[in-house]
Amino acid sequence: MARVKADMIAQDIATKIKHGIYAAGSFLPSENQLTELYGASRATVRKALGELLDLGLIQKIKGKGSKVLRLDRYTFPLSGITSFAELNRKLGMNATTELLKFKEQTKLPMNFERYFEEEKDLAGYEIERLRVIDGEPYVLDQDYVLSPPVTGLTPDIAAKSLYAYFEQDLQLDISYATKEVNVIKVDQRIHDLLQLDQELAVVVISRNYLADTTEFQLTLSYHRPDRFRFVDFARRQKLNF
Amino acid sequence: MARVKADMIAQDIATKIKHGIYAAGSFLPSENQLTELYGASRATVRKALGELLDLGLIQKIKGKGSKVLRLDRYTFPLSGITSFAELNRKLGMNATTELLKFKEQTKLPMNFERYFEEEKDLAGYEIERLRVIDGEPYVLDQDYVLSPPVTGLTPDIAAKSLYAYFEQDLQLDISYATKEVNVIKVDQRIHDLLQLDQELAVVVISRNYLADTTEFQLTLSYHRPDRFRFVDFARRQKLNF
DNA sequence: CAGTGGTCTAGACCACTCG
DNA sequence: GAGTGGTCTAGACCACTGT
Repeated sequence: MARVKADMIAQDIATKIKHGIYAAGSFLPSENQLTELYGASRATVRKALGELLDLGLIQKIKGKGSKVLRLDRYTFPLSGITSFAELNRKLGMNATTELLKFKEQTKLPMNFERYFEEEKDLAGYEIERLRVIDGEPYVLDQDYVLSPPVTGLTPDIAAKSLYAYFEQDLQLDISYATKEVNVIKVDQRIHDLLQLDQELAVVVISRNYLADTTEFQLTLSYHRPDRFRFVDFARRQKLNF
Repeated sequence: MARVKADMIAQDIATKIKHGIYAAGSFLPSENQLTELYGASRATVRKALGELLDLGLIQKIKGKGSKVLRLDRYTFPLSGITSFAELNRKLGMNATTELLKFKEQTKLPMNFERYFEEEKDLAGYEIERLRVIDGEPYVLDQDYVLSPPVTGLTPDIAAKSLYAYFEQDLQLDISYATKEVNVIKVDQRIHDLLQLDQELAVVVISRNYLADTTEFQLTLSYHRPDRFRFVDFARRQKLNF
């Protein structure tokens, strides 16, 4: 997973934080000490610490050191680009996926048009899946997987994990995404599928891109409002745009 | 604003992207060219490009170059730690603020307890403000500003911009925040203030920290569902935690 | 004062892209 | 093969923190 030195250092420190070897509120060894510990240059150590900084695991304080931040499950971000299968495994949920639709298309289906106006004539796979946890519906995912670059998708793959197929089988380099969270009134079908007791649902609209800036997936995720939770860690921007 | 070389380079490139001098879809000058252009080392140039990468302004492609990403207002993130006054200025909104409450307290008010259990006995300022745009209520902000570290707050300051006071007058170094987005049923008072037509509202719960890891502000922001919009840019995590 | 993180430089080698 | 970004090193000076 972590093939470069800086990533391995970051991974090692992250694991030690997770296991309490570096306790919340305490300070990591100094950069010079880490330099010796890992046999790396200071720049490499600093790159590793930068990753932990971005994740919100540590805070660097000039003249003092790198302090380990407290993180309960209330503060650790669930954002970023994570697949449902990954979340399920990480959080140890008892989740299942119900494949409601799988269809090859030559252009964007109607329900996507409202949110993805510019990309009408793209071929792809239309997939709809209901995520169920402990017998209760949580999320309705509508995906439009663009082809190219994705080929060879089957209902079986869609029922398991798209991301595992993309990354491990197709060797696609999933890189970044833009997400937008809205609250909308849904139609009767989604209302029933999610067993809502009112007409509002949270919808997360995502555009997903590969490292070469190719768009490969559009997603609409409808969440039950009472179960929706989005956690984020943010640092104050210094850049004016 | 940008006092170090890398930040100045990042700022300069960001401005050129904004003004279309570096067009979306095109490539920036190579790192070696930027090195000459700005009279900086390659490491410094790379640090600047890293900031633009984090912001989602560019994507780096090995062997090719740094590609300028397209960004409409639909893709540019409004997240991060930004004050309402800053947003108002940036987006050119016709916004006003109505100060509903300003009170010094010795412990956490009731309405905060539900979300901030661990921090009961903290002295601070209880502030409530209604954000109005074009005569329509948008957001109800409930703030609890901790004292220490914040002192000397007045209703007048609270009606304008807390952040300007924190950073410019008190010279506080605002650094990071954890945020959680939920959808909840609100009471009659909030229902009326936001002029809701149903009982659900989006609430954003924030804990805000200084660079020395001191907590200085707790915030509950209640949004009208029909006007709530949260935009985010995310890169795929490589780190397992 | 010694130790810390913040910044910057100069140079090196690698893997990748493209003609 | 030339050019690109990715990684890493060694060394330097600074500003800030503590004693």
